[in-house]
Amino acid sequence: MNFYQSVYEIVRRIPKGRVATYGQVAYLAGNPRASRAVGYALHRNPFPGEIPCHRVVNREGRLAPGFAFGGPGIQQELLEAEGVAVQDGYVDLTKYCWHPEKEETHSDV
DNA sequence: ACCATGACTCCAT
DNA sequence: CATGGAGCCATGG
Repeated sequence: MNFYQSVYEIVRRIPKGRVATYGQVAYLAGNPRASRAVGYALHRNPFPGEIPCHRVVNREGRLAPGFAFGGPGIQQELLEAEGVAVQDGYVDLTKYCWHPEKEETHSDV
């Protein structure tokens, strides 16, 4: 379960107006290839309010397929509410890709 | 330990 | 672009 815990803490650290990919979280969790397990972790233990699952997207910046932690489209609305431009379920990773090592020192949005 | 599942990712058709 | 198959990993029965 340590893996899940790592995932939760990492996702929790994602700054507002930013998004991280499953691969990114998996990598930080200790397994760059556990992207699948990452998604599984969030699905099984999505601590509401503590883990911004909506900031976690797949490698293309694509949101979850239809459903997610609340309902279809919710993720997109949440991201837009944070300043993340979402298009057809896609976010601009070139702009919103989270940099865990930089720790966001200018999170303005 | 084995089998089945899944918010993933890659490749082929 | 849609669908199917395979590989990857962690969890649960």
